[in-house]
Amino acid sequence: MGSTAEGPAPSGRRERNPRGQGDRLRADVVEALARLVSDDERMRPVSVSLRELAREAGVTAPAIYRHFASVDEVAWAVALDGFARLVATMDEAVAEAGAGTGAARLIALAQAYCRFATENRGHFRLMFGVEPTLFGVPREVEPPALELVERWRRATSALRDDGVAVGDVDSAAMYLWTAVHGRLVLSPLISSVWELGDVHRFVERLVGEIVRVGGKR
Amino acid sequence: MGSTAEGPAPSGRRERNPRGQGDRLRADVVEALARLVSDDERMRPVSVSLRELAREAGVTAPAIYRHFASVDEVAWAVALDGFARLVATMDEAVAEAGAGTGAARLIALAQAYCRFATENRGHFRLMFGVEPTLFGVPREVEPPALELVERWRRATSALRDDGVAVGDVDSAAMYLWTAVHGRLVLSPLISSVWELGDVHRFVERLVGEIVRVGGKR
DNA sequence: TGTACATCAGTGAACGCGCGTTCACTGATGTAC
DNA sequence: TGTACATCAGTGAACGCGCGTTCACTGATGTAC
Repeated sequence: MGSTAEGPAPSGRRERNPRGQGDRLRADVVEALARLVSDDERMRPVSVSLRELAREAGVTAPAIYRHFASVDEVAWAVALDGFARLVATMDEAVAEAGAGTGAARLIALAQAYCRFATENRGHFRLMFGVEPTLFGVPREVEPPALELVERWRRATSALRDDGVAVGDVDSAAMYLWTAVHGRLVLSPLISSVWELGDVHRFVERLVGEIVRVGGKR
Repeated sequence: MGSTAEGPAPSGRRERNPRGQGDRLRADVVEALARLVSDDERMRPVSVSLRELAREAGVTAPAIYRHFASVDEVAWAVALDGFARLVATMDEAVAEAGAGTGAARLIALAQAYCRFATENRGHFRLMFGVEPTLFGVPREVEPPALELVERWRRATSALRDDGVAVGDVDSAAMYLWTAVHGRLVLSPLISSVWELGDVHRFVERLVGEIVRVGGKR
C-alpha cells in the first residue's frame, strides 16, 4: 500500500499515469482519503463523498471506479494501510531499543503506538472506529488487529529478560494496550482536567506498575 | 432531556402535540436520532440526514427547524443526554452497592459504565467520538466529561474505606477508566483473540490490581 | 522502418435522486372582550 | 355565552445543488506483422 505521508499534500490536477502503471492512481486515491479524513481544518466526520475524494485525488469521479467499487472500499484500503504502517512503526521502535531492557523496549513500543495515533489521526480513526464497520460495510477487522495483538504480547513477555515475573502475559499486555488506547481516545475530553503530563509519561508509569506488580524473580 | 429508551420504538406517523407542549417534539427528535445511530441492522455511520431524522421522528423535515438549527444540534443534544444518563446510572450503581466495601462500589461503578456502553451504543459513540467534534461542529465536551471524571475519582478514593493505601487517586482513577474504556472500544476487534472473559471479569481484575498495588495500610 | 490495431488510463456529459432550506399555508386551540 | 383574533405546531410545495452511477468517447502508448 506504500507509505502514505499524511502531510499537507497538494491536491491539484494530476498528470496521467504512463501506460503500465495505472495502479498508481489506486495509491493516490488511498492517500487522498487519508488526507481528507485527517484534515484538522475541516474536522470532517468519517463520511466522505466519492466526488469529493476524486477532487482531492485530482481526478474525475468515474476514474475511481476503475480501482474501487465505492468509497467504502477506499476506506478499507486506508485502514489496512494504517495497520501495516502501525505494525512497522512499532517493530522499528522495538528494534531501535533492542539494546535496552525489556521494559525499555515495551515503553518504546507503546510510545510508537501513541506517536502513530497522534500523527495519523485519520488512519487511526478509520482503523479503530467504534463500530466494526467502515462507512456502513462490515469488515473483517480481526486479522490485521491480530498483528497488533502479537506485538503487545511479545513485548510484554520480553519483560522476563529483565527478570520480571510477568504473571499472565496476555492479561498484562491487554491491560497495557487498553489503558494506552483508552487514554488516547479520551484525551481530548479530559486533557485539561487530568494533568498527568503527556502520553509518554503515562506510558512509563503504566509499564512501571506492571513491573512492580510482577516483581523481580 | 428525559430518559431515552433506545429500544425498537415505532417510527410511524406522529400525532400532533397539544397546544402548550410543542417542546415534546424536541425530545422525540432526540430519541429518533439515538435510535438511528444505534441501529445495529443498518450499522450506519454517524452521518444522518435531516430528512431521514424527520422520517424517523414521524414528522416533515421543516418541523425540525422549529427546535434545532441542524442535525448537528440534535447530535449534540443526544450526546448531552447520554452524559446525563451515564452519570445517573453510575450514581445509582454506587448507591446500590453502598453497603459493600469501597472496592465493591468501584466495581459497581465500572460495571455500570460498561453496561451503559453496550446497551446504548449510539449514545456512547456520539459522546466519545474520537474527534472533539460532532458532525463537523466543535463542541465543548469537557464540561459534561468533568462529571464523569468526578465519579471515577470519588469511587477510587473510596477504596480508602477498606484501608487500601491508594497512592495517587487521580492516577489510579485515570488508569482504571482508560483501561475500561479502551477495552470497550477495542473489544470488537479482538474479542476472539484475547479470551479474558467478559468485561465484568476484566473490571474485577483491574480493581483487584489497584488494590494489590495500593496494599493495606 | 512503417502501419494497423489493441489496450490502457482516464474524461465529459448525462441521468435521476435525495438533500438542506425557504416559504406561504392550515387548522386546531387558547384568549380578550 | 358568543365571537373575533392571536398563537401554536406543524404541513406541502418548491428551489437549486451535489451526489452516485452509466455510457460513449479520447488520445496516448504499446504490439504484431
